[in-house]
Amino acid sequence: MLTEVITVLTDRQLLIFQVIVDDFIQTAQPVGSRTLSKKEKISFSSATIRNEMADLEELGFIEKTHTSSGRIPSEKGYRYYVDHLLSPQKLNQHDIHKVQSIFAERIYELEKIVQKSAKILSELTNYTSIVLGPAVRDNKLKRIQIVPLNKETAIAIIITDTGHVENRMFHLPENIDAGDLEKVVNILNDRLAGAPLESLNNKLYKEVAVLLRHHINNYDLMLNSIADTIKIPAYDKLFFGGKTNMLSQPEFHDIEKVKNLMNMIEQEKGIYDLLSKNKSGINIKIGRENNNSAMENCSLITASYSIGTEQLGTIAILGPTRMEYSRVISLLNYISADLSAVLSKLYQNR
Amino acid sequence: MLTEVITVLTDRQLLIFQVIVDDFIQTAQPVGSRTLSKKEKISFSSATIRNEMADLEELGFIEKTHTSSGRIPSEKGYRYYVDHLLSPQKLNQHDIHKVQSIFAERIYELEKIVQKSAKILSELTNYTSIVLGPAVRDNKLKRIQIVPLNKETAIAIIITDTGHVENRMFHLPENIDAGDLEKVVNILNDRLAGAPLESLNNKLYKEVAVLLRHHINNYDLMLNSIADTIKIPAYDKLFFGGKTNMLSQPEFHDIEKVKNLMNMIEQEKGIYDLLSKNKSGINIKIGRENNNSAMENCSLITASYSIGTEQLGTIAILGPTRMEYSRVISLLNYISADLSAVLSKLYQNR
DNA sequence: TGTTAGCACTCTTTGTCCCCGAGTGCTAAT
DNA sequence: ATTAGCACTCGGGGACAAAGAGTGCTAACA
Repeated sequence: MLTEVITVLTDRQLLIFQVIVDDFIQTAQPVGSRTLSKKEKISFSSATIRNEMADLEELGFIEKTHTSSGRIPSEKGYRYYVDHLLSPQKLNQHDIHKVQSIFAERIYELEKIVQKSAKILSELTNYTSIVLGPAVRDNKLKRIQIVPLNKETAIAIIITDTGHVENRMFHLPENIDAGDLEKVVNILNDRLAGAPLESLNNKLYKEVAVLLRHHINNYDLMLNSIADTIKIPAYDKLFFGGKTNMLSQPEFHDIEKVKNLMNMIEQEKGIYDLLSKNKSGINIKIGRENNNSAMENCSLITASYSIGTEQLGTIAILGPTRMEYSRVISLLNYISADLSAVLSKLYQNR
Repeated sequence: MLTEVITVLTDRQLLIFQVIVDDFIQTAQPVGSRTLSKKEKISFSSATIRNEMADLEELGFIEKTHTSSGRIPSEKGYRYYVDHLLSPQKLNQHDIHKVQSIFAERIYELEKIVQKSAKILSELTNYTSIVLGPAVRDNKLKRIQIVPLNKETAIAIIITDTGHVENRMFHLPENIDAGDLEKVVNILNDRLAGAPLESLNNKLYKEVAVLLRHHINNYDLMLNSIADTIKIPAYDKLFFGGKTNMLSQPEFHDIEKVKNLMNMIEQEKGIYDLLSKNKSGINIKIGRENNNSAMENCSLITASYSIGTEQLGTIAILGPTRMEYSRVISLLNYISADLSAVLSKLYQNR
């Protein structure tokens, strides 16, 4: 495919195309031949440009909004731009400074760092940022605690090796006393500590059930309560920054579009689907490539952050298809590397 | 003030005013004399109505959008309508059914119930619902746990008598061993269990500090970490339902207004201010009564929920000033009563 | 004296026409 | 191969008119 495209596009077409995309990304206005001919980089007449543009349109890289309008990049055009024409951009001092500020304070909680990353990222880009929090799925159990609140209810608390805490209330079987409960907790910790959360449910029924039976009555009801508590959250947590930034983009002057997009963002399920199926490194999905009608005029750029080779979560920018791809990619690369570094340091010896 | 108004408005003016408000709430269109004269309840001619409307306008209850338009209620008008003309509306079977569904499953977690209430409320009204979660400020400490994650960090967990769990990571002093940590935890629980969260900080430094000194070295660093962990969250948690519902209201076809409102909602601080300064029972703030520029065209109706006489939190509806006050008030009353009942039952013996 | 029919007036909305500007495609000249 | 030139297209904005909804006021009526 790459060779095919290269044989088809001349250098001049490439140049014109690039200038069109760059200009449109900046101004959000269709770009005409006269505007182009005035650019510094371009030394030929508007008529020549018109000819070239007609060819570029025929190839599907640019479109008109109406018969006699200037051109705008098509989705295929953006795809080509992103794949072949993107020159990595250096971050300026101000950007670097702001990113560093995420890690300035000594913070121990992963969630706080992640939340702050989302905030900074949206402030720097004026787009919406989304961070998929660290997966707890393959965390290992550090400790289970059960704290009775009164005769009927107790609260179960799970702590993982990364310091993630989950808790849930449950109903206590009747006639269970503090001693019984302590026994249960001891058994649970003996048997389950160190095991990945994923395997807990299985182990609980296969290994722990037998032991519990020997020590307490009504163990089955109790067991179910605990199993329910232990269940891993279906989705990892999402963090957002600049949810309303999209409202400032000219392509979202139409309330209907805003409603669609906002609804998807609020429901989180859709966002989760968009984010979770990405490979490591930078991923770019343009417009309909996202397979989501609410994303019609949007692009999503994702990057993963990790500890060593273990992918922890995803950090993403949601913007209009007319997005500053180069800048956003640089930023994501930079932040995800920093994030990975800091987290690795924090959890090297977990 | 009440007497003043009663002497000024005739029965007929009252009737006309009420019909204007009711009609405008339904249609969002200015109401003219011809439209009014056709209403069943109204038996006099459009000319008479025009005269009365001129008086009502002079009194400040209604306004024109331009010289020859129909009338819409003014903020003062809504205030009068809400204070004097509201007839409590009975909920229909469908509404009651949906509200009941909040409590259908046996749920133990307060947060889940509250979250679900917000969701149902927004679905029933098509406005935005906001629930200020139960205040943890005056919860009492049930238990403190400290779980070391590795040599350097540990996680402190606080459980309150209502089952609320807070946790925070902190840095361990060097050379502290498991035995020391256990001693610390025992001292903390001995001294602090049962105390209101508010008083913990004080007690920690006044009573516990002395004890810690006898048992472990480096107690001061440890103490600060714990104090930091114990700190009560500045704001109680907010839950939302139907954040995007406002986008469907005709008064929010203007992107600028949407942006203002959404920004305020996202920042939470503003919302918190709006909600927290309300008395128990139903409160209604109309438009500029909210003292918040983003709320220009919005009204906020709040209700409190409680256990016994102790006010726990606030449940609210944010809608356009042109809101179905009667219906919303009935719903809020109904839900807040149910919520109070269920929570009282759940925490009667905490 | 309170009510109402009637009328002149106002203002918004909608549609039409027209013109301007920006841009295109094509042709012919360079 | 490039470009100047020209006819053509389309969207946007202003001017204008007509329609519709509503008002205020006056004069007549019960």
